[in-house]
Amino acid sequence: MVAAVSAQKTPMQNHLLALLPQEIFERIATHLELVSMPLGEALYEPGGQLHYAYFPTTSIVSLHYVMENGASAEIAGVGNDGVVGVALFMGGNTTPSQATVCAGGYGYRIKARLMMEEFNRAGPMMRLMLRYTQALITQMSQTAVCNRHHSMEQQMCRWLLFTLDRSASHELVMTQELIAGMLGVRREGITETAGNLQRAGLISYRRGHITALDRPGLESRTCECYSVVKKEFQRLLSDV
Amino acid sequence: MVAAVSAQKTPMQNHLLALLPQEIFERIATHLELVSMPLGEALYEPGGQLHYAYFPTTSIVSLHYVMENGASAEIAGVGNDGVVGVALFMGGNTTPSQATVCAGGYGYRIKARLMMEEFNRAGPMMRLMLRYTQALITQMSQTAVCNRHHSMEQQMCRWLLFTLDRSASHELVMTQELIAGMLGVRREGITETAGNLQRAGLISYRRGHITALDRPGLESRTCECYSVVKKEFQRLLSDV
DNA sequence: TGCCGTATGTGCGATAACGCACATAATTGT
DNA sequence: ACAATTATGTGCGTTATCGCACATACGGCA
Repeated sequence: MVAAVSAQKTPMQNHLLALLPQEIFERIATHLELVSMPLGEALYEPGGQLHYAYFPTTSIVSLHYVMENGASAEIAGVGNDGVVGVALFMGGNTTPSQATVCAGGYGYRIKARLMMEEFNRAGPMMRLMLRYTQALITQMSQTAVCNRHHSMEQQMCRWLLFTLDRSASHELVMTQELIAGMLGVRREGITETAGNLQRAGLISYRRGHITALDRPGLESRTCECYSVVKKEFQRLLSDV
Repeated sequence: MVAAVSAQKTPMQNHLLALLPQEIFERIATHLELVSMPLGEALYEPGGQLHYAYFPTTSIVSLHYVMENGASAEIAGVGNDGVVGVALFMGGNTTPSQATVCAGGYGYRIKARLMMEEFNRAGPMMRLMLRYTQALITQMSQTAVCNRHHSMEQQMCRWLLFTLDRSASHELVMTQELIAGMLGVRREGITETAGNLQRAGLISYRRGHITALDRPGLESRTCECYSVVKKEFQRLLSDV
């Protein structure tokens, strides 16, 4: 049984890898290493060199910035729809932000040098990575706008929806404390908002778990930011 | 006299163009068209196709998102240190955000097709544009973080400092209303904050003009976001 | 089964920024 | 010189979120 589950794991679970032309996918696949990505693992630290690019399959990674006073805020999330480490091929090879796993799971990684070799062919891999980076830019932009103008409830709904999109099930294994850290708000604020959403029948939760009961309801309570980003990902990253 | 000033205009005033190897600069220069970029001009609308890439010299451009309800927020600014229209070479050729001139001046533009031709050589131009895009990503990220955690005064100081950096003089031609729009806050809030900064001797202003009197003072009142972004621009975009 | 660390619930007062309604002052154009 | 327009100043009640101090309750593990 364990072996059977294990056999289901494939790099194709990552949408970006799945979009590569077969020839390139096969060339790359040899170098893709399946890795477990447990909750809390740091994929890179601020200012640290990137040794790998990561393609999450069942895990979700948060790109965030930690301030001098310890407060933090998420800049963007990356799941099976993306790749962690765009600074690798954009140049500079590091960023002031950091990447940590916020939902444990699996993913594939490839050595920085091998990734660069394929990128530098200036073919489909490069074009795909650049389009993804453009989608990431939209996500970051919308995070900035959302942080400025929208309520905590709207932001929490947005965050839940994105995280659910990157998740196989309707249940997220996630504490309120962690969500608060991502959104850069107080834990108590999340407790209150989650209570409201549960009373409204949109979610249900127990210690460390959140289950979505009514996705359309969540969508109606979030801001336009969710659909703006979602549509942009579809536009930029549908195969053609 | 007018002719003499006009003769001083050169694409080299844009730091990115100045970083290009001479051979490429010369190839490009033929296609660079000097354009006046008056306050308020829209370089592109959300969802609209990009027909040119713009390299500001004395103008400053704001990338911002306008929400359904009309509220807006700046995502990043671009001056003589950058280029407007990265979506051109990243793929997709449009964005949900828009670009408008927030400080009138001049710049050079190049037709999208010609820009792509040079980019697609996958040489120094491509590498420079990607490094710039990485710097832009840092700026956007930090905007998101700053919007979340920092006070209006910190944010206004940050904005003034960036704008001064992209400006030849210590005086900005700029209304408080415009600054409020950039930061996505109330105009009255800017009036109050500007009053505080003036009383503290850091700036002085009159109807439509702001003069910086004490840069170190402004730097001491802003948040870490200013220096994080500034250092990242230096790291990524100093010639080597 | 019971204990203990961790997660969640709740109730304050404090505060920064908001929304609105104006008053005043500086330019522009005639 | 004057009116019209645009920019800035000010006051005041409202609100969302914060910061802190706890109370409570779940659930893994001895």
